[in-house]
Amino acid sequence: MNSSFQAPIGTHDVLAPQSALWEGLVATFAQLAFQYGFTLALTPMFEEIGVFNRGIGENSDVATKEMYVFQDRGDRTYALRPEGTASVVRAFIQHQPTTPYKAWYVTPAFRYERPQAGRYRQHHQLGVEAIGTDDPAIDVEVIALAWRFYQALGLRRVRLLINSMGHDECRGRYVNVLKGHLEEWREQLCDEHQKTWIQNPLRVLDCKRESCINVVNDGPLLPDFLCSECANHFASVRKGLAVLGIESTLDPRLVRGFDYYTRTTFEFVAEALGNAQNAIGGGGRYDGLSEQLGGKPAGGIGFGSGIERLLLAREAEGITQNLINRTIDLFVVDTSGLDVATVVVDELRNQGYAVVRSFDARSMKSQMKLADRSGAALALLIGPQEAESDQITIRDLRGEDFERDQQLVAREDLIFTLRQRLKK
RNA sequence: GUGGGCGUAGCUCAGUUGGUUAGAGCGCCAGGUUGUGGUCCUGGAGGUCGCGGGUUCGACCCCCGUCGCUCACCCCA
Repeated sequence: MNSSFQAPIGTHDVLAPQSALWEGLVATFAQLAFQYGFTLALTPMFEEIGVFNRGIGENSDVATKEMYVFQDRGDRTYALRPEGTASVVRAFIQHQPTTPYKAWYVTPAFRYERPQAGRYRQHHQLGVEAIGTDDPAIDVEVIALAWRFYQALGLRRVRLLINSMGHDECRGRYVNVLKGHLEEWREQLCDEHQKTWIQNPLRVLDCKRESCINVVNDGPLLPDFLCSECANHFASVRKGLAVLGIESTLDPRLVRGFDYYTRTTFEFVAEALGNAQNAIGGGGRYDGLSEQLGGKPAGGIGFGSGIERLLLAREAEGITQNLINRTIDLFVVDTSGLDVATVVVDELRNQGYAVVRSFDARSMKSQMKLADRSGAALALLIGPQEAESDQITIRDLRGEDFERDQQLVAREDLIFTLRQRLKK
């Protein structure tokens, strides 16, 4: 153990029974995404580095210090994907599917940073992207999908924060005024932002230090700088959400970590997660991204959600309900040592049953223990006697009166009997 | 990148002022009826006490380093 390998820093193996939660979560999302008209997009886990840092911004933390960058043997510079959107947009540009192109994905994402609760070097995100339409109705659809997904997971204490960044011009005007304000009060900013406010003034907005918060609080607010078109768009989105009964809270200081966001931006916060890592999902519109990546102009919007954080949030809310059934139906106990068991197991699986057996010719007692622990409803016993007479003993593992509930059936009647007993 | 806490069996942890073969519970394996599970009883396997160095007659225990885990800051999912 001491000299053996272990998973790299900030990564985790997900094994049973935890992994069943993942299966359920992904299956739930896949079904929902399908219902909303999204199709699955599988894109590479690494891309030319420009795909990522052009969109998310050369100055962003993710691009400057958190990206996993490497050279391959052909001297190309690649990066492991730090987020989901850029790859899908790159694929959109490359293949030019008909618009609106609506895709969902589930993928690992990599960020080189010190791990802590709810933050890892490899985490997993699922999300959607809708590219090629500016209609605020699609914004509503994307946000609604996320909302319904959280509900399906059983989450009840989720808050939706929303804001609009406007398009380039609105944002530009705002940033100018904001810069002026920050310059005036720069001495009041926290140490960190006294140095960086010029490069990335928007970052100061979500600084959590009191000094910066005070400065920002008397500062200009983004929504006040929206042009009429952007303001209308934003109003439509909010109205659409309201019509669906989805409550959103305007957070004029909400600016997300990636530079590509325009107009609608939003974040879902799990209130049950008290710590700083309580954002379980977020996203927004990225109307300039396609062009930044060399494509034609195409507006788009998407959201991504962290699987690990969703599971943490569920745990924090005390939700234990399984999203998928992973209990097996039958355990075949074989002490005959003949091929009968192998054939029976195969037949049952072909019939659609989940069937497990033991190996290494263990004793009957030992196999019964395994059968019990397997969670199976019934054990099928095949010993020398059954093999000889072409019969099988069906034993109930869950009934209360387990001493007696045992039934000997002819092999040819097995499936028929199981159908009735398992009702499937 | 910075700071705090922690590293003893698969898991959760004991381990007395440094003293000889390092313990418990759970789990695992086997047996208690040579065809039968949940309880019970008995036995067993399993640890270079994270790693390296130092102090000492002697280190799981003290010191230094290192690696890892964890939590927090920053930022994000």
